[in-house]
Amino acid sequence: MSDVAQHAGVSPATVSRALSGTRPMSAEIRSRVLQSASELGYRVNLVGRMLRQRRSSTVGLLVPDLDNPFFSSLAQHLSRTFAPSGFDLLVFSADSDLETEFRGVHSFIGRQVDALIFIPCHEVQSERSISFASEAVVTIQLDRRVPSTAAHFVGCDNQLGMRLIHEHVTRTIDLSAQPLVYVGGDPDSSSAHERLEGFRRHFGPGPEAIAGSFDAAWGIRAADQVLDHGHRAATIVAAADVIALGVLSQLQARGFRVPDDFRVIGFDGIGVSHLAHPTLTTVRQPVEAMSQAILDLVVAGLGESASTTQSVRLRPELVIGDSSPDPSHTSESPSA
Amino acid sequence: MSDVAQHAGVSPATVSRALSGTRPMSAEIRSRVLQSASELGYRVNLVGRMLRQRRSSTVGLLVPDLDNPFFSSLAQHLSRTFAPSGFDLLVFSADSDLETEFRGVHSFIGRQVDALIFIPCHEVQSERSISFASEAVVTIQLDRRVPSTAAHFVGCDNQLGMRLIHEHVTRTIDLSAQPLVYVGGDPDSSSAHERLEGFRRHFGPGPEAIAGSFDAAWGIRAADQVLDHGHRAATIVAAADVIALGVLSQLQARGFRVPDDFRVIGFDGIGVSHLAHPTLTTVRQPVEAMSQAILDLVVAGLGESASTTQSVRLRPELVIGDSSPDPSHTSESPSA
DNA sequence: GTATGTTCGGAAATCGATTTCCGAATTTTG
DNA sequence: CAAAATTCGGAAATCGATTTCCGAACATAC
Repeated sequence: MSDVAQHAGVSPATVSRALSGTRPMSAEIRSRVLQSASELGYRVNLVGRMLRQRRSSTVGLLVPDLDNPFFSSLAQHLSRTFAPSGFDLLVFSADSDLETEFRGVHSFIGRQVDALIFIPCHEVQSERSISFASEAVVTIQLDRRVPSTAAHFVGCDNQLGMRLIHEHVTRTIDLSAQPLVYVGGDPDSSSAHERLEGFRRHFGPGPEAIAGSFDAAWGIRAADQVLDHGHRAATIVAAADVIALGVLSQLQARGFRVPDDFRVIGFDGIGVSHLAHPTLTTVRQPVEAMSQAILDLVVAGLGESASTTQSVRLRPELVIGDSSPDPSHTSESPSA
Repeated sequence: MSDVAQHAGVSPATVSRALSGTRPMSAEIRSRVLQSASELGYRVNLVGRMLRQRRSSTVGLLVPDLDNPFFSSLAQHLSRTFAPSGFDLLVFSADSDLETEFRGVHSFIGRQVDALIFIPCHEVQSERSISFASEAVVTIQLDRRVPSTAAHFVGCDNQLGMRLIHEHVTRTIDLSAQPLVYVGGDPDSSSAHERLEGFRRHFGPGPEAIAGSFDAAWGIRAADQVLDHGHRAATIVAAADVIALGVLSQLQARGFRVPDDFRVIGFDGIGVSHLAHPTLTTVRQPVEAMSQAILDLVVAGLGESASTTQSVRLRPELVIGDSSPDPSHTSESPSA
């Protein structure tokens, strides 16, 4: 920068002001500075700026796993939402590891991010990371939450999602004629808890529920379990689309038909759920609205530091695919 | 930091040395400093450090779109590979937009990343971003390349991939009995070019080839095109798994069977390709090896600045699924 | 014509660390 | 025991920007 100042015959202060437009100045000097800057190919060093301004125009996003399509789609939507805002959104993957997650928080805080968006790995053990983050910077938990902390939260209404599934199922399937099985997710995440709770609340304590993790491999094993239990027809509600896709895949690999023998219902509404065959019935999380809510929280959080902790629940929406009966036929389910 | 120094009764220089272990020092003072630091909850400010050291122990990854499963899986594997290396891997999505991509490069360079990993959006127009990046920092193009630049490149051998497909197809399908169609990707990317070229080289100029983009929506439209052309049986080779999944989905939605009527072959080996029904035959890119090669380049590039530009091509591998005939049966294809 | 404002560029402080250089204290050596 | 070498803590410079404070120049007011 001092090179530019020298080349333009002014002081560094003037260069800074000319480039940032902080203060009005004579048009002649300004253009001289801009000219020199572009001639010398000058680019501002953000590190110097961040140090002095003590902010970075940066928002960090910490996710457990970018290979999970729901998380990567959240990351993509957030990127798109933040792009016009003047903030840079930087993503760090914790690789589902608490140590790495903690490192990520430190890295972001040390970089002076203006806000941190955080999908915790673990319902209990991520508490240390979250609380460290939230006492340093505006912190927003996304999709999952650690109960004991004071950080903001944005997610979908999982109970409502389960109600939508319940309505759909009871409208189209005779539950007395065939079993219902719930294939849950990672028991260490709040969304898995909430969805299981929602399931119980609407379907009652009767149906069998098994827990695993949020990936397709678990869905495959779960399908095996169901079949090995002797079921030859059932309605399977999964806690996530990735699980449902695994279930769907394995049921068909073992020669069963969906939705004739089994019905499969997912949760999340990831992109590939429309590409499965049959297409997956699922509850779509309002990813765009969630991204927007987060941006709003970030902008608001920058203004007043002592605002109250917000919890935003957005309404999911039922997407009916071919993996469950079409309600417009108001059909009875064929028996097993 | 000066607070810590005061509390421990030493100078800031000593605090820095105690925390970083830059120089040997008396155990007594060291433990006193560490004690004070933890008592005061001191955390190093990375921005201050970066400014002084003129490096950041950070590597930037710039991707066009995190919603593309292949890119997000690359991002995840790179995260895992870099985690134990001492570098923080930060990801930025360009949202398939050249302006945003350019902003991302500036952002990373301004943050003094030690290296930049770059999946360009556009074969020609990303040149400006790449060359700007590569004259500031070690830059590695991944998966796609911009021909005219001097940045490193790591990718898979697309020609070999097409050869593997050709071998598989000729071994299992009688190409004289049914048409072969190539459903290409975004013509503005080098990988699409290389794959099309590989296809032509091995399958000759005869087969029809259509170009679109790297997403499932294009695969769906492409399947419609093929059907509207009157084909009722064909072998379809797609330039990417996401396209192939779209094709598969639409063929089945319109009542055709795979692999009985149509065969579908993809490219990339994304995770969900095993979950499709039927499972997708594809060419798997060696994502782990690619990540490792990149880490090696980064580490090497830090040592000697004037090393020659490297181009690393890694061998992909054929994964046979149920969307094409099983070669172990050495079957003839059923005719249309 | 002097007093009062206003404008606008520059000198210097600042952000938070690291690192060079220096000097005091201690140890080794002749 | 003096001289040389080694150790180790501290003062101060440094990284690259921004921003406060100051003062010169000029305009306006009375």
